[in-house]
Amino acid sequence: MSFSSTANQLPDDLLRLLPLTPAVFYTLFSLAEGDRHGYAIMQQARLLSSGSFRMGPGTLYSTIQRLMDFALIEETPEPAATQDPDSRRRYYRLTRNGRTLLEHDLRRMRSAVRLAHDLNLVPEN
Amino acid sequence: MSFSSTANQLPDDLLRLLPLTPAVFYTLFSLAEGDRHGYAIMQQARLLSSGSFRMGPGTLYSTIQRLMDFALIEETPEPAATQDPDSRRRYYRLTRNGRTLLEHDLRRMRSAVRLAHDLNLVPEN
DNA sequence: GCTGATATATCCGTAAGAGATATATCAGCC
DNA sequence: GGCTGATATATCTCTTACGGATATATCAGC
Repeated sequence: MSFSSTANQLPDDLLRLLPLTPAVFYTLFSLAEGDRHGYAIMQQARLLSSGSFRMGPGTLYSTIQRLMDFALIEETPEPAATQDPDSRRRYYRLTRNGRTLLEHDLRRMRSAVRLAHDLNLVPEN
Repeated sequence: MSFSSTANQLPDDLLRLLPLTPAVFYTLFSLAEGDRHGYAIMQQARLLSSGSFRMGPGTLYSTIQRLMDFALIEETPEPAATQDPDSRRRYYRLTRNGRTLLEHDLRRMRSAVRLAHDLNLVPEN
């Protein structure tokens, strides 16, 4: 069993983003499932967090811009599979570094959850 | 098997803190293991995050003050078990609400990690 | 007494977040 | 066609949280 990235090296300025803020984490996480446009990222982030994280347009588009500046995401043409194209939509996808950074943070979270479990802080299921 | 808090209700102003920022999360998490003083929280946060989160004094003490204002932590007398007492130290402990809020966020993180695993985003171990 | 780690505290510049507003497009309905 | 409401992006500003520097003092070891 092999995985896409193993102990991948990231430049220091990207590692300094760890731990990811909720806005950055859920934006990258949403795009890990597939390419999306901004508004869909906002909706998916809410879904992925079971409603606990609600991103407004201010946070959404400023976060997208910041992630673009760091080359963690990039704009991509409208997917061909799109049924009902909407001319307004701008689609984004994870870059290699974006995926690697997300994986870093997920390992950090998994480690925390496991420690918490040992401390009996969260129910079994 | 029973747990300390099950689906505990928290006031809206506390639920609005979710998802917790890294500084708040690791501060509460450090105190979930036992009562600590400020400087020890800082060190423990670094340990618990495997070094990825380094909290400076500015963030540390402003976070402590904020958590006190929300009554998520409270000051507590020096533990009797302390071997080498240091007059400067100020100890803190989790309140009931602090623990409940931390559990909320841990469930959110666990849910994210599980989804990520299904997407093959993190290695098995 | 000197040094360096420990410990708390405060200040201030910066970055991120949150909400409001604006504008336009699209779908459904009457 | 015209109305409505959800969709979609964009920008602006206020506020908050973060981060680093500085300050002061205590403690342990040499």
